[in-house]
Amino acid sequence: MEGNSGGGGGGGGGGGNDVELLCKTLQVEHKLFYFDLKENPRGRYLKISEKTSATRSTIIVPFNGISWFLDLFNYYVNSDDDQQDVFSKELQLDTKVFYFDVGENRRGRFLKVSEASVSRNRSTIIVPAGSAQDEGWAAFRNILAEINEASRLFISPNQTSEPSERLGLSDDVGAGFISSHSSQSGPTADLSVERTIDLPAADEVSNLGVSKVIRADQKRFFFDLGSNNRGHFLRISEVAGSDRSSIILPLSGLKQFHEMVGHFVEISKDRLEGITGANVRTIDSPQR
DNA sequence: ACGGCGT
Repeated sequence: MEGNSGGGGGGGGGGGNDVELLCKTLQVEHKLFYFDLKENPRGRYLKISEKTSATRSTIIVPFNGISWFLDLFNYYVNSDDDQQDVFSKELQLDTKVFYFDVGENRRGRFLKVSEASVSRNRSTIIVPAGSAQDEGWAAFRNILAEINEASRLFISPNQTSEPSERLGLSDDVGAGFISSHSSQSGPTADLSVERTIDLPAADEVSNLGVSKVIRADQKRFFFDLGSNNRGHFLRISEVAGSDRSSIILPLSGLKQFHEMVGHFVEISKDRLEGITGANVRTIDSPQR
């Protein structure tokens, strides 16, 4: 197995064991913003860094504050370009306070986001509004929205306080996969989906705790979300007997993959109806 | 290409 590939993955990073769940970059004018959704034993957080040729500034957003950031950026995106009626905002998260202020100089309008905490010096990022339609803010908002959505896909091994709720998300994924091309109310009639939550030991950093398996004929297919220093992927492993082979699907291709499978489900409907239940076994046979 | 903030 790949074992502890996490050791060499991101090159460490001074933070310690923090795992990168999601990384995005956004360029606005000449600034580069890095969004890193990370996780450590204390929980998840979003690190937003502003990078210019000479300057680097970072704020740390607690995980439960991402949606608030999204709301606030929406507020400034939707505000009128006349800045008279745009207000400063404060957002308290845990022990931190974030200040949102709109300013303007000869370079244009900008949104200043400052993080004030008890222990650290204040840190600030400044987001240009952009040329028109507040496109810089809107792009920033869109990244936040993507992160907010994507973060719901991942089960945090360290945030299992409400496991049933987390598992419900897995149900959404499984049901949607089938139901988008089938009107059957019971998508698991032919293939039963079993959830396995095997919390990996510290050595398998890439496994984020999302794992499912289906069985067809004598084969089992394991679906695992993972990530490495090149991003996020879905690993689909086919296991038959003692043989195992995998494909690694970058999440950027997941939707196309879904559509492609749906296409073949559609054109194979006749055959599927003919063999329903014959070649497909459920993984959890009733014990009788 | 910028550079805003505040010490």
